[in-house]
Amino acid sequence: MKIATWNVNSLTVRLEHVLEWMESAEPDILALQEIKQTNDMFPADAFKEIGYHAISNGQKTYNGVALISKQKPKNTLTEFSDYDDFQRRILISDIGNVRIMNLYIPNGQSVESDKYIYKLSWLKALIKHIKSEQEKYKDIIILGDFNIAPEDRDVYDPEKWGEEVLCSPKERQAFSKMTDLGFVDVFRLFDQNEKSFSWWDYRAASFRRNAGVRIDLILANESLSKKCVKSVIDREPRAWERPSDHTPVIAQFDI
DNA sequence: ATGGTCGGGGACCGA
Repeated sequence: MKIATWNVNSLTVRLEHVLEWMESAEPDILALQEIKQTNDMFPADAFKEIGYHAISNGQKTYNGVALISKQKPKNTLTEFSDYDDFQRRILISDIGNVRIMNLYIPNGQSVESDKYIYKLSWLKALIKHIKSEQEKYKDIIILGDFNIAPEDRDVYDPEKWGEEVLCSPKERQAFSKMTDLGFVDVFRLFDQNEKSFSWWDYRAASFRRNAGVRIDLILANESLSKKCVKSVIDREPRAWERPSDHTPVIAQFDI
């Protein structure tokens, strides 16, 4: 089973990229973030035509997530219980025998910002929700745009980035809570190039200079992670005409 | 400095 995540920065603009990428990559499950469209604008038919089920949790202008899958998603959730959030950032479903949690974690803007407070409270609600999912499901994959660089090696210039947003201790502590719950960042199970990133700023020729960060992640519970046979970042779509600023991340499981 | 959205100019957001 091939599972992928991609922040597309507007599915309205990027639909052709997504369809073209899916044709060659042939994922079983694709989690999208920042679709930036309401559910009535979501192009479910375009995915249906190429043999996929497609569901979305969207809103106007910002945020929005979607799940595209060969198997039909079931028992879908679009909210954490006991956490009011008008921003559409989660889509959780059973696909096959796996609980899939597609996340668009808040960016936070800067550690001095109110948006950072929101990010930390959102992460707290997420940890609580993960625990409740673990009571019901054995195999869980948590994937998406985490807006957290787990380690210094996930940042092109960690000295310069310091403890700014994406790298601050409180964000990394929240990430550690997920690994403490038994989740494994499957990309790191394999030999990878130094400076492997999934996002590059549109500005200052960042992609050409490989000045990026790795914030798009795929986590699996420990027993499931043992069945992960491959995980790569596909840099190719980032080089296409009018790209998203993120590129797809893939994990292959022997299930 | 770049790109997307909404809207019809320029502010907000992204990481």
